[in-house]
Amino acid sequence: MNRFAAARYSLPMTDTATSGASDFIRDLVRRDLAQGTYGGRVQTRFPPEPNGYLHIGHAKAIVANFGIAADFGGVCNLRLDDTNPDTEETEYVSSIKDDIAWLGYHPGTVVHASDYFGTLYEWAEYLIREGLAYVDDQDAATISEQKGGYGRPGIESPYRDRPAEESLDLLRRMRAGEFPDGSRCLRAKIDMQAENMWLRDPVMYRIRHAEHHNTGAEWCIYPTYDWAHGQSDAIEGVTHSLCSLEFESHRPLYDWFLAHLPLDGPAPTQREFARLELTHTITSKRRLRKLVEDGVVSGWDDPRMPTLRGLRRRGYPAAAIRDFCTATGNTRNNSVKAIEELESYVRRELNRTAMRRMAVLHPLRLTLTNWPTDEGGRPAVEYLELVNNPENPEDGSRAVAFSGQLFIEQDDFAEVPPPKFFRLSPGREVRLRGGYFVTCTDVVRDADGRVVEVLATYDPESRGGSTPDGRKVKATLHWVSAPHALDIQAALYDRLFSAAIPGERTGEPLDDLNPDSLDLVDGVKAEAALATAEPGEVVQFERLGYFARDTENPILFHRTVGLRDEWANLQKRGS
RNA sequence: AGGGGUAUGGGGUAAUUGGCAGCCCGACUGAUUCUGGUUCAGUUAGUCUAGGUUCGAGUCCUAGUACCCCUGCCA
Repeated sequence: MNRFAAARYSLPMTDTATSGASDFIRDLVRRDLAQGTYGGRVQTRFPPEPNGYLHIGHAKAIVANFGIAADFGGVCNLRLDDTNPDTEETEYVSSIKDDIAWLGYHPGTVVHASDYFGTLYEWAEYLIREGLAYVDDQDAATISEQKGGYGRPGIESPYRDRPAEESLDLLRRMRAGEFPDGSRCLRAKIDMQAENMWLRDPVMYRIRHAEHHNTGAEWCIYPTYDWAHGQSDAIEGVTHSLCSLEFESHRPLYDWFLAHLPLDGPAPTQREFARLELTHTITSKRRLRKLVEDGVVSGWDDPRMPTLRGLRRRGYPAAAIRDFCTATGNTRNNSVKAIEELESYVRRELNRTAMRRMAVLHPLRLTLTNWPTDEGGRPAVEYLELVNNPENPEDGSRAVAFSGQLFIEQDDFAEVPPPKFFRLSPGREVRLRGGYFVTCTDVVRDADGRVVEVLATYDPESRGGSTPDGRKVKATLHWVSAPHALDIQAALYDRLFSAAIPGERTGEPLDDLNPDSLDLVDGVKAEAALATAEPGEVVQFERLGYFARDTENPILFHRTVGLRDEWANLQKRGS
């Protein structure tokens, strides 16, 4: 163990730990454990570059790395892969830490690739002395040209065989800042004829006179990804270095560097697995940034964004994201998951945990013509006891005001009921949830003939939702008492991209932006209990879906996801 | 064109390593239900193609096909 290897601690148990789930990576880890390859240790790392916000795709990598470490009693570090001073910012570092914590994971330690710049530099000099690296005085275009192509050999640099002493001197002067950006670089001396392009003398150091968010002005040469990554893994004591499929061709280089360095222990093992792709979703940082900059969305935490911050604001529970990623598993198949499946995990979690409340999105007045008045001649008010969550009796109940002046959902009334519509219509009796049976007797119209109010009588015997004669109704409607209603705002969301695979037609995902992805509904009528919902809390508006109270604006509720809706499906099929 | 990789119901993912193709999501049917929710029962549908080895092939062999990745001093 070295100074970067974190002490053991207990990670949250994941589903895979208890279910004994398996995948090709876990099989490999199990094998290494059995063979004692790493002395019985397992250590992973999550290595984002701090140049943007984490998104749903990162969640899969987080769940895999932290999950595998947890399954085998190991640790997972957070490593900020900050080898490129041009693109990285401290702002992102804190958001990354915050998002990982929100997802429910705790890094063994938080480290930076830049913490190892010193060691990396010493190792670079070592490779030069070993005759395995050299300073090249050519510019990037020339080097690129000499690289050759697929099926064509490369050309060796004229500086390839210069004496080690000369390269050493040049590297030191590069470090000292004697040369301008791009004028020289350090290259590994491997094989310009290699079929694998990454083995054709890859660049290890480039000159960049730039301020680094972590090391400031200390360095003006920076290691490339390939020169930094495996070495960082080795320094930290990582045993299994998991990354996405596109790094597979880098693996021989990853192994080459480690094989030629004076390491204390066995070299870490790189393995690649498929990224998570979701329908109706993009994860390209460049394009997500454009959405923010163009004002298409309100920010990186807009509830329509696939960022972890966006999903969080939308009301997605971390547990749902974890379960979804776990269920997806780790494979080497490039695939696209249906976003509907993520949503089903969200519903499953929220169904267990969310308090039930009543709110009417598109209010229609319902007046009970036989509702009594109290002793003072004012319309009577009753308080009904409604269950907070039928899935969890321990959540108790609450008192909800009921009166003769109500709001119901416009969709819950039809003057001429279509086939299979069994909500309210003239002459029909329905139940008001937790309240009374009511029968529609008449409607009130405006000048244009539109129904603006529904008149009904209630059955006093049916208080609480059932009658002594045990008669049944086909529908139960949600409602809000008009004099007691809270006015709130609901943000209803549709897919940000209308195409399942954005960009499939034109090649440009942004061409498939859905112009109607946000439907902000004002004048939503809600029961009083909503006033005490916590910022960020997700509740179920009965029959409408799950809604998250905004963390800034107390009257704004974001629809996390709708309920499964067979009636909507029926109508869709009918049309 | 050279190298590397991947193909299992509509989507995703398993298969004790040659032995009954299972699970999740979706869709559909029914039951239960004071949410057209939940829950329960059931139905639907699959091994990329063509050959071969074998008592037996998703798994092994041969030849194809499709898709993904690789010529940054990005990660």
